[in-house]
Amino acid sequence: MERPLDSLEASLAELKSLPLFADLTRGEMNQLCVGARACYTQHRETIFRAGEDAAFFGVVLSGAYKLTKSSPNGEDVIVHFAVPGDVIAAFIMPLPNSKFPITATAMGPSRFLKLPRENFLNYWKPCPDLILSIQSALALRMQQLQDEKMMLKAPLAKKLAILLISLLEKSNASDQEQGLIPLQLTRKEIADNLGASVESIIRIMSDWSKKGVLETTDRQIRILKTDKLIQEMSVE
Amino acid sequence: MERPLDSLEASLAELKSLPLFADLTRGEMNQLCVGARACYTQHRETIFRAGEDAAFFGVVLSGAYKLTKSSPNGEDVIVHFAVPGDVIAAFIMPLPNSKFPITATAMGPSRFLKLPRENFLNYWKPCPDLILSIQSALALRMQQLQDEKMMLKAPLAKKLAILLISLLEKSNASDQEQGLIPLQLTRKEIADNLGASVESIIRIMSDWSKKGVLETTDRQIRILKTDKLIQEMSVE
DNA sequence: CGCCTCTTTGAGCTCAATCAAGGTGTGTGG
DNA sequence: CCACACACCTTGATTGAGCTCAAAGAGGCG
Repeated sequence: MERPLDSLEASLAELKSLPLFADLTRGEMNQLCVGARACYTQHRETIFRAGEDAAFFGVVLSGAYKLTKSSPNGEDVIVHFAVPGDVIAAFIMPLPNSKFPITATAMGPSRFLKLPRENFLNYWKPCPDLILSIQSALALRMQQLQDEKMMLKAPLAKKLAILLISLLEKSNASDQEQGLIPLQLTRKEIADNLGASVESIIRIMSDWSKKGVLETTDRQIRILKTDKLIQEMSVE
Repeated sequence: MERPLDSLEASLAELKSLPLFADLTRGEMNQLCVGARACYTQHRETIFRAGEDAAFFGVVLSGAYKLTKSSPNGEDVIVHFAVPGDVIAAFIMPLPNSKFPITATAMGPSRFLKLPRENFLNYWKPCPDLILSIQSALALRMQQLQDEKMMLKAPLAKKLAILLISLLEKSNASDQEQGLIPLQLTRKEIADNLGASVESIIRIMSDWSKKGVLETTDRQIRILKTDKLIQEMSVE
């Protein structure tokens, strides 16, 4: 699950290519990433669980992770889909003796750069620009949550359309061109993210499939008629 | 609406009493608050509207503000109830040419300390501890949003119980003792916060009134049987 | 006094949940 | 290699929580 340092070199190079770290020098990077570990996870493997001591944070390198929370009565809710470049759990590093509030589970084989909590407090904290970049990311995620809350009363089809479009926007340019959603998603996962039941999601999506709005091959969703979806979003 | 500097002295003293600023010296405080204005708002008056240029941020001094977002179809959703000590809009200061994503409206006469955006970028940013305190506040608010999302499938009565209890926890000790919720809330506002309809909220609350769980006098809600509500929360 | 905001109650309807049942593909242990 | 479990997908029938609509009373205010 955790690989030796030789692969770390490559991982750091990957980090360098992220906008978050673009402005940093090699030396600064090394400092920030002291004690880092590249972490390889299989499908459905977790990197941490809700309630565990938050001893580290990190960055998604490849693949994807779902961040989930389970309600007292066993319902699982997906709070966020983390894609490459996303910083995870950095927000709770400043909180005293914090626990992870969520569980992070790999969706397909994925890689994660794991950084010790001390790094954040000792090396990341004194970099105002870095911290504010992270804060910006947090602010965006928060705005997304707020937007979702705003859509609370919208019909399920609309919520689903919004979700798909916003996921599509995370694709790289060429995939986006082809309407490919950059995530392997099960209907259950979509349902868990929208707070809906699997059946309802299936009904809406198979309806769209029949109408040629989208198609699914092995959990890979391709949107064929983006305009139809956008239209769906503005209905009522 | 905006008062001269003489009242500023008093406002700064109020700030000093907040945990966020407890560790700062007098001089630091003055620096951070250069150009600040104490801002007095009437009931239903806004301090800023969604879409306006985010030229300032600030701290709630007294009263309360509701932070709202309106969906394309005219639905208003209350994203957060801001109470004294809450920092507003600091999160979006680092974002380049940002607009306010929400509207802040006074609930009853309230006061707000308005700080120019430049202060954040010039004076607040270089203070790691201060920035991280703000980030912690942001993280908590985010966790609250996540918790709400988790409760998406819960029955409305449960969501309402959770809201009331969490608001009650914001009271000062003596008010909490008496079950007083530190906010003047209309049923509509509760509905807008939970994404429900006014009628549904009324039905649940008048039911609870009849059972003696709570009572309302002129928008002031008093919880009589906290245990009943907590019980309500755990009902599937 | 008319206007506005807020509250209340009742009736009917609808969207999406639940329940039930069956189908497919994949991994796994006997 | 088979069977069995498990995760996922699908469809239909039924149900109910909460929405909408409608109508009306109760302050507060210019």
